[in-house]
Amino acid sequence: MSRAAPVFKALADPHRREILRLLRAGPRSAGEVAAALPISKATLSHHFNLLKDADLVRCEVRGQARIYALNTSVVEDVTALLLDVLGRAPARSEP
Amino acid sequence: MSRAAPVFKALADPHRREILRLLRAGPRSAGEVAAALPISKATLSHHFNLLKDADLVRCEVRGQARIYALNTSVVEDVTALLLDVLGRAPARSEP
DNA sequence: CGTCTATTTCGATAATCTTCGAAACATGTC
DNA sequence: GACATGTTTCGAAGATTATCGAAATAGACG
Repeated sequence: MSRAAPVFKALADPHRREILRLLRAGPRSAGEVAAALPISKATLSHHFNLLKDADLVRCEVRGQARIYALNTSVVEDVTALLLDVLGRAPARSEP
Repeated sequence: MSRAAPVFKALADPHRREILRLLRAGPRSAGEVAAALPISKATLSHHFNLLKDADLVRCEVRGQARIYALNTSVVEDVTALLLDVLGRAPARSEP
């Protein structure tokens, strides 16, 4: 199971949540995502790094572009993390 | 539906997640929670405020103590927020 | 009322986070 | 190789956050 801290940290920023919503519609290049958000490419790249660290997105190099995509196995993982915090099963500590 | 920002912000801090895990076992006074965490009562009070703003916990005054409890309707709400970001059906929790 | 206990609020500090422009890096094309 | 395009990394500024001790508030009780 993924570590909780990077995931919750990644979800804490509204721009990063917007990026994830965009990627739901399908993979996008960094430039395409940048065009849809009111932030610089440098800032966007920083957000992508955090999302990658949390394993929420995957990156694939294609030509001179980088294509980002939602990590498909992520929903079940994050739901499990959520249940670890809010659910009724016995508590487990996080790393 | 609850606003997403305060909820995700509240979940971003490990101490706050630990507080929520503690409250899963049942309501606790602020002092009881403070005794279980390595932070000052002032800091804990600050965390409780954020958790209340996010509607993740409820507070009830009993005598001179304040009893905090998990907001029971919270799991479904937060799961909905998560789906708004990640967009797929969740794994069902145990009844 | 005075005091004790439980908790919050205040004020300040340190750490973390977001953000940007500029420079560096990578990759494709001529 | 030279150049253009897409993206990342660097370095720094500004905002937000976590944290604490001290002071303030709230309720119980003699």
